[in-house]
Amino acid sequence: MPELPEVETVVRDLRPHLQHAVITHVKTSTQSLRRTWRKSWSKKLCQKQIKKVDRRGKWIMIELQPEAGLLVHLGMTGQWTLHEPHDDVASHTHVTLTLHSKKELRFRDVRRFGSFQFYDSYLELQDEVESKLGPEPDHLHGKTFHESLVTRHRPIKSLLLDQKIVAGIGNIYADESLFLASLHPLQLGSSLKITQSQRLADTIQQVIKRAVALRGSTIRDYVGGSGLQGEYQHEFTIYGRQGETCPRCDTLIQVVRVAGRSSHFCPCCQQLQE
DNA sequence: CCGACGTCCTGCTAGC
DNA sequence: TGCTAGCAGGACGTCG
Repeated sequence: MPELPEVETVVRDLRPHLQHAVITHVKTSTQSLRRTWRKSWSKKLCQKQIKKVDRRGKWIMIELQPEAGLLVHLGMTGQWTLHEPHDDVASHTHVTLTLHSKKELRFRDVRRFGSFQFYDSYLELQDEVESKLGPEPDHLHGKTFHESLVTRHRPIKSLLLDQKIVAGIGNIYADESLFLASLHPLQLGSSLKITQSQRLADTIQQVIKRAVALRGSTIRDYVGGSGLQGEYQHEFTIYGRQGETCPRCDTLIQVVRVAGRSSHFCPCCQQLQE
């Protein structure tokens, strides 16, 4: 489940291979992804050079020359890896971009929650992405973050998953951050004290930084752009540990459903406050 | 305007 | 042993 650290890893892995590469051929499967791939996109992509590969939140932004852009989301199970033409094509490969080097950039996505969107203008792509997202965890500012939490009458877990509050957090890193900040997932944003918001901002930054350093978390399908797995799953303190005991106080870890997502927490370290 | 919830999708697994 | 219901969750549309 690619969240910010996983998407960042994919981008870092692919960037040196994609920068300056020219797309010579595009092949797509008949099955549709979250957005349907328009035939015209394939034609427009051909003979374009990749100028830049960037990430914002969980979105991958590709700037092309002559001017155009390709926006990619990995969804739940999206994998984007580079292959030699003779490599076996894995099942659920939906998009293949052939580069002038003959290498193939293949997008595989079992559950097809991933999406592509082509833009004739890169500026338009950037505007679209910015309109969906709040600040990167790196740029979280305690006071502004607190303001965006305290004005919402929603559980903090739901707020962390909201890409407009902070970009790039998903279920894993939300649970890990809340545990380290000693906040119950159902705690209402409106009830937070400034010190709690600041502490949460700090833990989010720590968690994301460490996870990026370890190339993200592999728990099911995720692989980086080089095909390597992540390693952060070995450092999970709370996520996926239902039935085990809290690493801090030995209390049994519990799961509660918040915003339709299973939320792991320690009932002793993360007590619900008024 | 805001928040809650359903929808998409496939593969794995818990439980009968 | 074999079947199936339920779960995994990112973004977005819809509804109250």
